[in-house]
Amino acid sequence: MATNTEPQHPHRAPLTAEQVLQTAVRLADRDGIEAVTMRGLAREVGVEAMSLYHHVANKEAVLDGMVDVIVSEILATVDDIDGPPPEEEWKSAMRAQILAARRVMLRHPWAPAIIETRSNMTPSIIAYFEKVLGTFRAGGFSWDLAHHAMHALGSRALGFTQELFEPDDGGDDATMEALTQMADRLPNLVGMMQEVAHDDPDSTLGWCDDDAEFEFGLDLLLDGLERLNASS
Amino acid sequence: MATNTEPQHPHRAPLTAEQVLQTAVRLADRDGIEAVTMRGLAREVGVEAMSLYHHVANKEAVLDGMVDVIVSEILATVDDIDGPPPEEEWKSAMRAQILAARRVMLRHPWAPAIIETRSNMTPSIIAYFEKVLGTFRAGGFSWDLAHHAMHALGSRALGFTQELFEPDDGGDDATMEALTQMADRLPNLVGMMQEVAHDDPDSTLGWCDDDAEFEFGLDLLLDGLERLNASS
DNA sequence: ACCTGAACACCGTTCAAGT
DNA sequence: ACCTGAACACCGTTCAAGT
Repeated sequence: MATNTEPQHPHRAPLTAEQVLQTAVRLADRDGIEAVTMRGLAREVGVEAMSLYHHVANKEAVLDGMVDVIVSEILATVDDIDGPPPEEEWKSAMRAQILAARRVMLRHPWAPAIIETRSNMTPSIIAYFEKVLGTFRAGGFSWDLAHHAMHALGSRALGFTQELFEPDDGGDDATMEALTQMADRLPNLVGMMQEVAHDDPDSTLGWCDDDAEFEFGLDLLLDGLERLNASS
Repeated sequence: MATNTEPQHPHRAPLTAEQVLQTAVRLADRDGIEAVTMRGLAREVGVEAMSLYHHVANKEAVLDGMVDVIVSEILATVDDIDGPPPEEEWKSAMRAQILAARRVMLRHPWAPAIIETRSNMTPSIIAYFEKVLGTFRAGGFSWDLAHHAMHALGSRALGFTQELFEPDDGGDDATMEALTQMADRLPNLVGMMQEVAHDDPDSTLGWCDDDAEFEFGLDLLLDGLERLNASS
């Protein structure tokens, strides 16, 4: 056979939706979510942009699928936890599950923002919520309290809270200086920053330990839920 | 003077950034945030798209400014509340402030998503946080506890929580049916839906009262913070 | 000082055509 | 069945030019 006229796609296994989504996640992890365009994703997959539409309906479907990949990873991780059975210690079981979910999320920093723009329930998200609900129920929660609990946790159940301000963004010094200049008009903010930063002198504005704050809020909610569950 | 050759912009007061931002908010309220493009906003303002750049740096600055308009509205609303002084009843004062903020947010449904994509602190957001912090301090919170409290509230301080799934989206029946078909694999989700929906028979999936759930989560946090504050 | 039109470099997506 | 190239209707933004 003529060696120079070989087709550009020699007997390559045809693309699957699964491959496209896995590649999209990898691309977002590596280059950020803004790199995930149909054209950019196609290049990464090794195909023309328009070929993607043969495997996914449109870009929304790509984002839905990426969320599904992440939540599936969370589900697999959570299933691997061997802790106390939730029937005996629902609270520590729940805590361990959610912190495991958080560890997955931290590996995919783009995921929270994308999840929050989804309105479609994906199968894996449904499965995850089923599991969380099951843990509450194993702990003796009424349907009603379990329902409230799901709402109260919100995205925290998936291991993240939306930080209103990027903790370690650039411009810390500038922001710090601007705040200090307004100190007389912002006594509480400045007071808090000085006081809390004092405990950790080698930080400027980076005095927020995201993980610790996440656990603080989580425990506040879990403790409150425990109390409501006990008194019902 | 020749009536036919009048300039297209007769002695019109020159555009200001304030007008551009106010118009952007009105446009988002009316047509949704996706209608706020530079071209669309310019049309609404009555000018060519490129003229906007004389008053705002770029689109990011427009979004920053829109957030500032909303938070300023919240600040004004919160300042109008006459409740108990926070020194005596910090919890009900805080509760009233946050629920007032929520009422503003509900009038601008696009705002939460935009706020969550901002990483810049705007002056009005700083001022609002200063006020919330002040309420905690008036209630006797240590700097440390007040700091944790701000993180625990997160975006709830501004009156919203990100709902993971649109409550009253279309396709309720379809989703409901799909869930019922998977009932054996989703005992907890289906059980909860049947139980909770039972209390409010004329709803299908619309059994989540967003406002009530917001208050439930808020009170859970405030009660927990009160307990921590008392025991310190 | 303020506004404009044309243009550029991107998007997501459609469609007719290739193998 | 799968992939492609050209094209369309949008974006945000730059730039030189108008008044």
